[in-house]
Amino acid sequence: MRLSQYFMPVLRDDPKEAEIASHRLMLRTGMVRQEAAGSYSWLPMGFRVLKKIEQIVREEQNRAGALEVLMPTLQSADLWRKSGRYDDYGKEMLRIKDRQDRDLLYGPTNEEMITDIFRSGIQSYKDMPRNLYHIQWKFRDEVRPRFGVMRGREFLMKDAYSFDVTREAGQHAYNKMFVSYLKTFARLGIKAVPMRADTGPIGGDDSHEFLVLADTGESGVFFDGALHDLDWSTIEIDYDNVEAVANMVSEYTSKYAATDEKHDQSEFEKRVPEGKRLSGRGIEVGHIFFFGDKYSKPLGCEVQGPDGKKITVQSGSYGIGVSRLVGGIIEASHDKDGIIWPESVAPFHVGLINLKVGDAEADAACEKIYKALEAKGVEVLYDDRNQPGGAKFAAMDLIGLPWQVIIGPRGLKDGIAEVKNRKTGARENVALDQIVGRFA
RNA sequence: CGGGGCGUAGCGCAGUCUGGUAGCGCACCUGCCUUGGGCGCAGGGGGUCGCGAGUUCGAAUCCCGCCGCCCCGACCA
Repeated sequence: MRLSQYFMPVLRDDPKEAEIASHRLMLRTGMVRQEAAGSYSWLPMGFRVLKKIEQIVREEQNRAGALEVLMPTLQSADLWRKSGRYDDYGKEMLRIKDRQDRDLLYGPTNEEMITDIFRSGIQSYKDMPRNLYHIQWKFRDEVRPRFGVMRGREFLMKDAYSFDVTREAGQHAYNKMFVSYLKTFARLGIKAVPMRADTGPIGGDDSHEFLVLADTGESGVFFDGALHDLDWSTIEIDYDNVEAVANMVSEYTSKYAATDEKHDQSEFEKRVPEGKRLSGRGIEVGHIFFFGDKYSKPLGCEVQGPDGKKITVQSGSYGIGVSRLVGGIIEASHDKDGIIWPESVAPFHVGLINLKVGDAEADAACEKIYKALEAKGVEVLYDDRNQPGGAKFAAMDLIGLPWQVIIGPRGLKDGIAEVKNRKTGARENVALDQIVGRFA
């Protein structure tokens, strides 16, 4: 993409309403635009990141055996009346009437609907287990939306729902999602620590939150430094191996880790040696629940078992805040100059800077490399605007692409360009004809 | 929902107390110059001052009502 033809409204000053880094940087880099309290338009740069995160989440859900569906944003109130949550959910649920005066709502979550879909789609225990998920916009009318996309009212969420015959099978479904979350967050370039969580109003038997460590997190967290020492990046697992999956879950859950609501200082001190006691703040980016029959019972979600008798299914639900992750990743990965994108979610892989637009030699060298990178499928953002070098460096650091290729008269004399790593700041001179090979 | 604050050009702000018909920086447009860390010179465009109703000869400014947004707290996938 040529920057001269892109839509990336970069702001030079910090917008006054943005207090925290991710919100400030997302607005400054033109990733999003606020439309109302807690509601954002996603502009090209932000949308690319959102889609990359979504795709990684999707791939890991699929790998763990979940099946993708898509449910509508608007739901009928009837389903919610049946589960008893229509009145319980309160003002956070956006209620709407259609022209026939029927009660609708903009879905804040989908337990009711998916349970109904599942029930009507299967008849026998032989059709289980199943795990269905979708990645869809939700709306929760938050009392106080804030922090940009981190606590918006409209947000993109992956929610999965498992259905099993027995409690043990349901536990395995829960464990599979647990492990898939570890893999997902590792691929996203962040460390999200699983912590035992309150089941809250959603209820249920077992629950874990996954929190990204960041100073601006909304929850205080206390955990065993040994969790940091585990290698998260290379998790290999056979999801059908019940024991292996369970072992991995217990490896991560045996260490002390708790949010401030669940924190027990004396237990913390008893279980974790002093030098390993870590505390800080975290952003919740995932939350998994095992329900048992809490939802399936009132909704009459039953199947016929081998003995001909009805069995109430065991269910769980598993959420990842996709749009929140955009902010969460920035919170965990930025410096004073701007964003530092992990390679897996960066909007572009390489930023190509032409330091002397209009100079025949510089233009030709940049064009050649730009076209070659594009031909190789390398995502490259070419800053071909006629602006002074300083402005280009500042902008490229701000948007935080992992690599910068800097081409100007000084290096061209010797047939070289500079390759800069945004994260480490390391610079390296590379021969022009070697550049493409570095990234392709 | 309690407390506090803000709304004037795309962004950041001054002007409001003390009423006189709107200004600064950046950005933008034209031309020249320049090009290795937000460059320089000259010229130029852009605002129903959040909305409505009042007071007044005259309202960004005073009065009344409303709307929107932000921050702290309570709450929260």
